[in-house]
Amino acid sequence: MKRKVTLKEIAKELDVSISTVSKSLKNSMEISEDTRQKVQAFAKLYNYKPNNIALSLKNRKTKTICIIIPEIIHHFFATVISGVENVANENGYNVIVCLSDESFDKEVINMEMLANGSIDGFILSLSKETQQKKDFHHIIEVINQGMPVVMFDRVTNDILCDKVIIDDTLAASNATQFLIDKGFKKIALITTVDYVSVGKFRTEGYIKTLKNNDLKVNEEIILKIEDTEHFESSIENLILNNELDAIFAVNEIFAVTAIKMAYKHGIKVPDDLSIIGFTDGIISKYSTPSITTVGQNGFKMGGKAAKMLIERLENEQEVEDEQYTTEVIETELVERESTK
Amino acid sequence: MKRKVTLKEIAKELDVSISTVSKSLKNSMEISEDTRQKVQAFAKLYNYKPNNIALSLKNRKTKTICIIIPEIIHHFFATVISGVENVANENGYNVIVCLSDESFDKEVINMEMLANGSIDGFILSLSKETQQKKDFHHIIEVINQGMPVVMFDRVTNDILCDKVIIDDTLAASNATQFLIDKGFKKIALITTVDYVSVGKFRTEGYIKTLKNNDLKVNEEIILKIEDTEHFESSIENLILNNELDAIFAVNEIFAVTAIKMAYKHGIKVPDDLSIIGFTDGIISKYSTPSITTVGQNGFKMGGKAAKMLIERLENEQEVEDEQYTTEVIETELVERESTK
DNA sequence: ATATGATACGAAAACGTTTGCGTGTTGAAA
DNA sequence: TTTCAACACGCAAACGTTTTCGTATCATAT
Repeated sequence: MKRKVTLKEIAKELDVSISTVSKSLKNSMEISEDTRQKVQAFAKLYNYKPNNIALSLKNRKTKTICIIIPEIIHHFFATVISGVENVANENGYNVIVCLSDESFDKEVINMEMLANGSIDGFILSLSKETQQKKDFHHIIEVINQGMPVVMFDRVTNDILCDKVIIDDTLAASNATQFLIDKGFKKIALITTVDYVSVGKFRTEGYIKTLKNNDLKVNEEIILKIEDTEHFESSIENLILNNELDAIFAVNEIFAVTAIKMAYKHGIKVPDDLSIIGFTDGIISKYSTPSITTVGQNGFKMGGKAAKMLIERLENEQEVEDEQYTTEVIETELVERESTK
Repeated sequence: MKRKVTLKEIAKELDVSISTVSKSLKNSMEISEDTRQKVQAFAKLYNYKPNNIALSLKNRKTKTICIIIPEIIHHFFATVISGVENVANENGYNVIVCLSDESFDKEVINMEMLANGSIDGFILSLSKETQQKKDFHHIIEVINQGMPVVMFDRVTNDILCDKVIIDDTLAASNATQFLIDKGFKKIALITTVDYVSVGKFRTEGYIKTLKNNDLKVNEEIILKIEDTEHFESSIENLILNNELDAIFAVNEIFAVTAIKMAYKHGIKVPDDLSIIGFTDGIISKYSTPSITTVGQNGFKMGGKAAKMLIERLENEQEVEDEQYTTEVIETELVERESTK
């Protein structure tokens, strides 16, 4: 077992100074052709690779970025990571993934743990709890220390930084309009509680679009789900107690559960009831019937976020104009079998 | 914007030496009560946090581990990450996630990039391409440099290291037996090509169990899928051309596709056809009907892998007995609606 | 007055790099 | 023979820590 070889060891072995070795490996003209060759050959033989940590310390850059997400089991977040990884790697950056598990505390701990030199910047999507508490001091602190932060999807106006989002309101609006254009009148909404920003926006888009089309907004068929574990019966009741034409659900799980509940009572999707979801994940694709949904393009979102972060990192020396931008990723309606 | 404060700055400000500051913050008895108080107060005021990179360099430990997985969009791998994160964090470790995208080259690049001091150890599951090429030099090299590696799920006998796996053969055997016990005779298998180790083992388990029960193994109803994109029609044909009692699929996607194809032709699951899958992911849970499957317990697997890695890291000074262990995580049959 | 022993602190090395600058050696020009 | 570039290399600082060891100061005991 041969441990990693260092400059010092090479220097000693070849009986030259450390700086000569370093310069030789960089092919510096300061060093004679002869010595360079010798050093390079030796380095290659012993498979010398510079120690990243030492480089990080010297350069005050780690070439590592951290993405903090609420949960990884979520297909959308997984695709975002994938997008981040992709452009990060293209630019020679590594990615640390941290999970907040929707917990404020874990979010804080993760950030504090890494904000001490371990990484160059953050990409993050707020946990539910953080959104509820509206306590963003940990993020603001990091930004104040001069570390770039890019927020995505679950963002807040209370923080000034680069952001990449979709237009949730518009996307929900489009989805609702899609149903209205099909001729449906009684369109239910299955959404989350309001403190989840995206849930709120999607609800707004739904309501706005109903109004724009002179359809009345019926609170009875707007279901706001709090408990993310036990909501089957609420959806079941929604379907049974109302003669719905269609349902717009703000995520896949709600959509597929609606299908399941309808199926259970012999209501056929899409024949008797059309359903449209949000997030083009694995469920929407493989469900029977497959689900018409709003694709958020997480891969693109992650890529964009990484790009913004890296650009800021590489241009740090330039004037600090402190001009933050918010990038909006377009969504697409993926039409499948659950609507007709 | 206040940049991070260092020991040196505190020392200068308080007109003491760097070492005095360092010792004071560690509450060393070498330093007078007075000075300690002063330094600590100052440090707190300026929110001093030691620089992790400097610590890493000094301690030759980064307290960071890397997990390399073939793809993140896969529910099973996502749960493994989750498990790794969990125990890593409990032990003060960070997790770098790398994606190989099933590519040999990306696997190599990722490992080389991080093996130079950036991390303390690897957890990894082989990419398809690596399994196919059977080229493991990059992994062996890293191990030879003294960096601990723990492999999980997709492992190989060609590498000596700690491993955590499930007993794929046994699990497949149990699943098959489960179907046989229900009284089914004509049980099809939908599996992968053989170079994917887990696919191979699951196939073996299926065949062995049929034989053990004196059922004949019919190659016609063993479908080996190569192209992971277009396999719908193969499954469709399998179902249409054979009067099957049941199907054992080695993953969720195959299972749910089988359900879809059956449904398409009016074959009812589970009434006309029972289906059992592998991996207790989001699809199995939310499919209609929900899918009976073999749970791999990715969370536990990841946790175990992280634990093994960390233990090795923390006990590095001890005798290098080079005794590697392979941990087997038990699987469980999750009975749902797709079998009866 | 001298030796002893705490006490409280600082200097410096070490981790592994990079790089500006100083310097010894050479050969050629004056 | 003297002077000066050019060449080839080494020294040392710097990044931010931790830690060993050395030492100045003072009080106490002899």
